[in-house]
Amino acid sequence: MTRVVAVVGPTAAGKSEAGLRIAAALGGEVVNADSMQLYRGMDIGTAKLTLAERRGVPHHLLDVWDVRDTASVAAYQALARAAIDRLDVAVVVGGSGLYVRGALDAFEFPGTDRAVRDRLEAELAEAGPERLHARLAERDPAAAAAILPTNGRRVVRALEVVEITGRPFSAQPGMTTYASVYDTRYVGVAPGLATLDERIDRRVDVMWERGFVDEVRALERQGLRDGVTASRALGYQQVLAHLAGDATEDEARAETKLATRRFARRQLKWFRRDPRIEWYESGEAAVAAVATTYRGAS
RNA sequence: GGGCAGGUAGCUCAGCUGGUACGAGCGUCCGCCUGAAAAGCGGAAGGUCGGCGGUUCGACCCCGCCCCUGCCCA
Repeated sequence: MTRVVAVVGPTAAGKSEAGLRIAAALGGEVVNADSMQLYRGMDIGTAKLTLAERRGVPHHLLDVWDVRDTASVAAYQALARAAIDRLDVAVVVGGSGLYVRGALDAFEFPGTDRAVRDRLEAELAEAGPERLHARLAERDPAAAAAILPTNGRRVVRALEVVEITGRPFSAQPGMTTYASVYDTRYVGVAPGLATLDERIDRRVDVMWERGFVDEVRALERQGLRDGVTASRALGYQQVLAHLAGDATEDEARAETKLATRRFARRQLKWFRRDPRIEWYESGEAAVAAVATTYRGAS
């Protein structure tokens, strides 16, 4: 079985560099678990390591989706498992909590049906979430109880699953069951909030220096605005608004910093609940801990 | 020196010519999350309403003085 080291944590904590060094130390390869780095062309804004920065360590699952594609955890799960299974040591690096779990944990995603989904989404847009929630309450009371009536998106998905599987959405194993399908070690990188906020601000400024606005402009020509997922990515969303004349460039930059801080806190909350994660204040500390342990072990 | 506008939650502001601050957005903190997850949804904590004095049974909203900010005139 593949041995896995998962490097998780909030954005701008230093995961990519840490993952790279861990992979180098263990003779493994990196598998991306960042939902936005899966998009081709979204480089500067996602702080994707350049080829040179990867220093010869192979990286998998970067640049696999077109910006017009809608992201999908289930699709990612299949790709990730295939990539991991081919390796002896996989270093799974990313801050997309659900993606990490999809890749490594015993998650099974019920299918999806474009027609059903489209119909439900049309109904949501037209009638609002309450009506759909009421219907969910009849077909799957447990799911309805767990999903707030105002959360249209989740209500739609629950109804979709009930419709196409004929079984309740709530029959899924709980999110609180933590069991990896691999021999996995979970390493979290999380500097203190003050430090993290500084790193975020700096990262956003560097993005701008590197030509982020031009990157978004180029992607806009490639259909970024039509991408349901990619167009909402941090930074990209704000710059698109600026390019549309809804904000100044400075406002877009400031808003990107703010939104990124917000996101980092949400990531922290997500990962905090996972009892398997060993936390480190910095990427260096995480690298040191992992390298030492494995050197001693082998 | 004079005139005008304004000083209400950490920030930006709303607030029936007076009756317990009804606040909103943002931030902060906390929570949820199984095919959009850098997305989506929810909860909580924050205010001596610039200061002092007065009018009134009662003032954030009325009066006086003072302080601060911005603009205009000198």
